[in-house]
Amino acid sequence: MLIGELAEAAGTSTRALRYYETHGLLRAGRSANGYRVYDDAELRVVREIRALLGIGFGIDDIKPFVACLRAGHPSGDVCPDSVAVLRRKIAEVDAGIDRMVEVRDRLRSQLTIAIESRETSCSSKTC
Amino acid sequence: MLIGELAEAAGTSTRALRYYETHGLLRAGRSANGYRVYDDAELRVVREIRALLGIGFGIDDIKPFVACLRAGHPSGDVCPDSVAVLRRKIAEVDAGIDRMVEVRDRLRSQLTIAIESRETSCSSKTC
DNA sequence: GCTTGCCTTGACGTCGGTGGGAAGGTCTAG
DNA sequence: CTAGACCTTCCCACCGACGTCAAGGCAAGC
Repeated sequence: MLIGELAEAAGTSTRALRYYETHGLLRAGRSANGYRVYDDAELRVVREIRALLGIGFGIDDIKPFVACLRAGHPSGDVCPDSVAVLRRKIAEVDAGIDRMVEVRDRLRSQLTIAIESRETSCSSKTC
Repeated sequence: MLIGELAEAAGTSTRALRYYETHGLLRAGRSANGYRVYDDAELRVVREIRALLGIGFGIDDIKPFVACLRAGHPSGDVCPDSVAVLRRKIAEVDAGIDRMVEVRDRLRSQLTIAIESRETSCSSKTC
């Protein structure tokens, strides 16, 4: 499988695949003319990478999952390192949610105050 | 007031103040030697900018609030444009929260599955 | 041989809010 | 006179996951 074929099969770009390779996520052999040649199993790897990226994982977070797949496990989630990353990510997302809720509440109260002061101060003024 | 004084009073850097100016948020006169000279009212403006930046607003989002302050309102929130931005931001944050909650729940179920399959498949294997 | 379409590496642009530093002018105190 | 503490403009670096050329090699059909 060449890089263009893998890219299309995985629904991404050749640029992204080369990027993953330079960051140690993808592996490719080389044909006589220097083209990258991919094993069929790499399609799974690319799908795992993109799924995790889509959730908000960074490249380094994804490495344990890829390693887990390469170790022969049907899912990248089951290895201890992957589980550790999952736990950490859940905590991060929880913290992010807390921050955003706090911001939202602050914005809401600010909006309420703004509307109230408009009603009281603008009823007879140009506002 | 010179830029260093304003920076210290507002708890930020001169670098940031120049950045705000190039993006149309801050106004400064110039003294004979070319130094920026700030009106006392600019301190309020800088505080408004930094408060909104801290909440996650972008430079463009902040412009209506600054304009509102300059129009003489005691708060930057009360003008129609500011209120519109507030509403939009609240919606954005709400959407962000929804996405993160979804991600968190997906991660949680993935974690549960991973732990379960480890328990069943690793009890007698090297895992 | 020529075109078309793959592939290669390499390097720069993106977005936003700065940090850092260069190279230089200015003001004040000792 | 000089030191140092301001100020000025300008430009590079950063983070992350790529997009987008550029310049060129290789394969296949006509």
